[in-house]
Amino acid sequence: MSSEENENNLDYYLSLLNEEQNEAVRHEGSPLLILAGAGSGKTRVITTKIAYLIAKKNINPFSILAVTFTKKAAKEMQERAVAMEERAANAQIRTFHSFGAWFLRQFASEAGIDKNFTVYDDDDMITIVNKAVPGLTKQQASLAAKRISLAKDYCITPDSKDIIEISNDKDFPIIYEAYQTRLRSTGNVDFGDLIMLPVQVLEQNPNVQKQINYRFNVIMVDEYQDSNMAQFRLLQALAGFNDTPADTNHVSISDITSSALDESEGPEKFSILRQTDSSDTASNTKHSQGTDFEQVRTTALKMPYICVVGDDDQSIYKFRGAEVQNILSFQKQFPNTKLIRLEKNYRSTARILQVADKVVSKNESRLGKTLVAARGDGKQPVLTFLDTQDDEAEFCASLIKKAHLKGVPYQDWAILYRTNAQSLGFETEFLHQKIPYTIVGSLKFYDREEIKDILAFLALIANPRDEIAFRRIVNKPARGIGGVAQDKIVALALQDGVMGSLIKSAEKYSETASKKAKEGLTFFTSQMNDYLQSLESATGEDNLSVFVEKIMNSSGLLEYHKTQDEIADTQKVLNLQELSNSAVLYKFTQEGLLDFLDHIELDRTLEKADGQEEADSVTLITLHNTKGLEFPRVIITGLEYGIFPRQEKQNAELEEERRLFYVGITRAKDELYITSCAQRRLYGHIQFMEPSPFLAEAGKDSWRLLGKVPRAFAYATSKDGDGTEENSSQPTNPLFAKWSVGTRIYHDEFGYGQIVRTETKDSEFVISVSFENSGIKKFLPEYQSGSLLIVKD
DNA sequence: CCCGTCGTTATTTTT
DNA sequence: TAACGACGGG
Repeated sequence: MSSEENENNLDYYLSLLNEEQNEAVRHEGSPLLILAGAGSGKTRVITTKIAYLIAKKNINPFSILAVTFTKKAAKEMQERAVAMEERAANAQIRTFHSFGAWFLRQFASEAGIDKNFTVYDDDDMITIVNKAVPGLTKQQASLAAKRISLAKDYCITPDSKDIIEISNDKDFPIIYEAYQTRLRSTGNVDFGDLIMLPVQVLEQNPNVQKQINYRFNVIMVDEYQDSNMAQFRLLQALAGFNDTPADTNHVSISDITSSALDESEGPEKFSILRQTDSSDTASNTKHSQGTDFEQVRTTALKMPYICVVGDDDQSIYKFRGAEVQNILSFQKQFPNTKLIRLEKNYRSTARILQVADKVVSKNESRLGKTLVAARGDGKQPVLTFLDTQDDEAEFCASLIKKAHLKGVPYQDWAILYRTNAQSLGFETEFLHQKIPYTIVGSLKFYDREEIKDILAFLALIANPRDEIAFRRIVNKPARGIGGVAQDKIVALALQDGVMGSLIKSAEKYSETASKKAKEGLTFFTSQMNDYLQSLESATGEDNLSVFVEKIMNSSGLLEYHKTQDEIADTQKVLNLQELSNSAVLYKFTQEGLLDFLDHIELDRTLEKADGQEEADSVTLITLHNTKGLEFPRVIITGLEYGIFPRQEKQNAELEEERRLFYVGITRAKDELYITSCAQRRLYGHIQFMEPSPFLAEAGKDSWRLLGKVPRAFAYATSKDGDGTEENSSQPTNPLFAKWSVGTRIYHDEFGYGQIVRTETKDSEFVISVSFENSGIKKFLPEYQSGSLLIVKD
């Protein structure tokens, strides 16, 4: 296609956009924040914008960087942009982490890592903590690993004073430091490093930053509300907005000569640079935030254009380090930001959106927007109250079955729940009723033992310093090389803090080892050397699955897992086969191997082989996993206080739960069903449940009600018809209220009374109520199913 | 080294 | 309740 055709072609795509979308696509000259409500066509806007910049604005596709959070989103974005404009294939459209990996492969030495690094996952992190700090219990190690991850999400190093924000345990910095040392000795990285190391490299190497700033003229970020601090800083550095400490003696003169300024001395140099810089790009002035920092742009040529897209109402990953603050304060961080709201929703019918809007509007910290339905009213969302979780599963099954008889395919349905454990009841019921289902996300393909084994072989071949991979496979299947021998081999390889080849070290050790260990090691090392050699001499004519097969067969692992399959009735061999299949796409070369490992580590969902279409089935999925998805019919289950929201959630965390509900609701295109049970088996006990306060927040009139309406719901929605109270971010469920002495109470059986005492006994909260006619009674409010109410004046 | 039993513990997890 | 990990006997 000629570029002229492309241009005409693009006019067609532009004509499909609504006014705001169009404005967002065409905007230029200052940072842009697009607040895109659920289903408002944000992907369309980003992709069209990429195509538009290339076709209409002559932007070199190589200079466009678009980052997303999931591989799936990146892939979709790329495909859709390329469909509009072929040259978009040359744009960098990646996940944050794959961008980090790409970056680190180029600047490995600056980052202090091996250029053949592989990425350690969370389990590997725990193993490293264990090795770095012996004597920790498994629990302590995994807690430490979790905190290290979180620290890295915030770019906090072991010696940072901010470390107490992560943990005030005085041992934590020591553990973190030891972990880092151990990790660095392997030459590999963890997930957090994929963001934090590029930030450090960029911030500490003006030359590198200059190079990168020069490379990327346009930077776009999708799902910006889920970015963490580290990602924010990466973005700043990429956009050239980052702060460099005033003590910038590492900034050499040559680094800033491109600014065409005189080489005057002292801090004024920077302020002049800053001034000149900002006057050159009038709209992109960076204001000075602190007294201790000077802003230095190392390239004074031109500011990259930055555009982020997100929805503060869909921020649901705080627990993993995501900072809603990033999107809430974007306009402050990037002055002169243009804000465009996309509020027209093309996905859901109006009645569904109304529920979503009512619920989320209870949140206080939000930028605020109101979704406008582009479609008709549609069906009234159905809220069903059931007795037990078994009834709930049965109800869902019968809904789906009835619809199926009328020709609605199973795949139109999704069952959403808060926790993975909730899937069990549905599985049992569906199995029983022969309803096909697919569970999304619970057991990750690449987390399976057999898969990790083969990947460990590949990782060790790629990087013979990979201690974790080495330990995983050196004695699998068992060949007499126990933990002690492994420690000695690692110690032997570790010279002056630098890890050498573990294979060489294993060879060396085998000379002095016992007979059994010697035999085992000889087998292992000769196999490894054979693999290394065949990789070295590989021409790239074969694909990587040839190599994977070779390893599986000759290492004894296939045999080992075959035996396991027979014993435990598992499908490990089948999974291995699948892994081998997925390697077909990669070349049998060193580069192909690294590529393969990167793709696997950075996308933990198995890529479906072509032609292997998903059968018609119901989707069972956690609410978190639904982001970005849509289904014609959605059932959100377990809307009970304690489950959703979880009991301990308050304030900001409660708001996040509410957003999660919002995300769930807005997945539905045509029909929305909500279920809530009066009792539920939890941890082996039957517990009586209250309806989720979120239900009342939507108002009684939003729902078509089925089943026994619990008193708490009726009460909460009776006040003013729709459960709305002025300036109330407080949940309306009485359970959320403060049970304090003096509060007036109404009880089904005992009538009116007043709280005379509150206490916590055996970690249960107990209240004593003096009733007008029945004397004093004690209650556990937590377990009162709607029979105990606070009387409001 | 493997397997059974007992005890412990129960969110969400794009990468 | 159930699932998983730790531990000890064969």
